[in-house]
Amino acid sequence: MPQLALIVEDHPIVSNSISGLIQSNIRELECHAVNTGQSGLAYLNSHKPDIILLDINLPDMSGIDFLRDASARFPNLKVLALTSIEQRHVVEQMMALGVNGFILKSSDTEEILEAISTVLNGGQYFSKQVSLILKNKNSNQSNIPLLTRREVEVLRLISDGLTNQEIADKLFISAWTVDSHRKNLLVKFDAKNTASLVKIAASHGLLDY
Amino acid sequence: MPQLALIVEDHPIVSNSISGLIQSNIRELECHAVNTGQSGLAYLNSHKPDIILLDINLPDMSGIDFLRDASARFPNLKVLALTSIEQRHVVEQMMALGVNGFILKSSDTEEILEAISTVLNGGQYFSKQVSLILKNKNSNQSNIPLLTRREVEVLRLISDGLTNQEIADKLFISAWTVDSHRKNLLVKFDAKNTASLVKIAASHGLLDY
DNA sequence: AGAATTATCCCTGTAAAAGGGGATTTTTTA
DNA sequence: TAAAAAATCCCCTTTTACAGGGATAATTCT
Repeated sequence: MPQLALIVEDHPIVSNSISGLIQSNIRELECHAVNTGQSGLAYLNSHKPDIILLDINLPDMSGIDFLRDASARFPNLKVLALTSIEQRHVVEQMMALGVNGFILKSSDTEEILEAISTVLNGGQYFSKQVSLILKNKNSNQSNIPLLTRREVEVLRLISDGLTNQEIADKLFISAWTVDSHRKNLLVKFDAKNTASLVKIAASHGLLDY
Repeated sequence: MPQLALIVEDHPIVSNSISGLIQSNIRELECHAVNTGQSGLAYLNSHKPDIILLDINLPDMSGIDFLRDASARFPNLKVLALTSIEQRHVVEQMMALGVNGFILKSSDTEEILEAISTVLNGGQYFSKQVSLILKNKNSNQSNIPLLTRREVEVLRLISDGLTNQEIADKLFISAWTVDSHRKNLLVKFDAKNTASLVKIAASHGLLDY
């Protein structure tokens, strides 16, 4: 009996290409493509795909949100993540959510087919570039510093351009306190000033935008 | 006699998909795909394609540089630009360099085929979203402000935590000048202070990290 | 319950940025 | 080549951040 693949990807060119690839190379696998996260989640309820090819950059929701939602309902889902940009924190978050494989859109067709087969057979596949990213995490100076809730809160408000006094008013605390948090953030991130603090925080994916 | 299309695109998935599309829908058009700007320029010398499908985000050079170089040597080249992100100033620059059409990678297959045929027959094709961008040039919501080279340079140094004086020393200019650039950056990004400036710049992918 | 961490508040300087003005020269573009 | 844009330099005032201490209350964790 044929297996079923769900492609969640908003670029028709890409999803067409992948389903074409699958149809002409993996006979026993049927394909269904959707172009939004919402319709992907809906499809999960009516059908039960054996594998999901998930684009990380969806128009309506992030791949991370999709995965969180999907794997909450179907814990042993097989997911192969597709990405065009290599951002450490995104890859790490996806890994933490238990994706079974990771390939880049710049991968060649052989690699994509291999990744699909591997994941479908219960294995894991990570493209070289992605493995490199994960390796360099260790050698990469310091990981993300461990912040307290309050520090994250203050950090976000700082990056939104609020002054110590404005943050103080918003959080109903004294400006001295905000200044303390700010200083601790500078130390934890080994940042010279607010500018480098915000840049480093952004590079770690700590800021929403 | 068959016509020839050159696809300059570093994502094999995308170029495969497009050449597949062409082969099964436009019989009289042959395809050749390259994955770097350099090899694309080299191909131009040995062959004479009737149309170029050009990705704007190439690994080795920008689509703008490619186009400048290519159209200097072959003035009446037909070029259909492909882009995944809609950035006003990029679109405008490409327009100024005389591309014959503009489509997004999120376009559906019908639109892509229509665009190819139109351009091949001497017409121009601009996808709806691109037309919208050009119309809405006043309302700049999701558009990145147009920065000068110097401003980008100063912006990056600011985000690395350098002070005006340090930047001045590095660029061999006065700190007053750096301050001017900084003020212009704040205005262009509509940022309250350095912190929000860096955050916004990061959100637009203007910072390397 | 005790220890460790977190959150809070306080002071004094100095350095830097932000806000408000200018102006001139150099480079790019039409 | 003329006009426009970019890059450069200048001054003054006020606000904010940064560096350097220090201390106590409130949580969390073991």
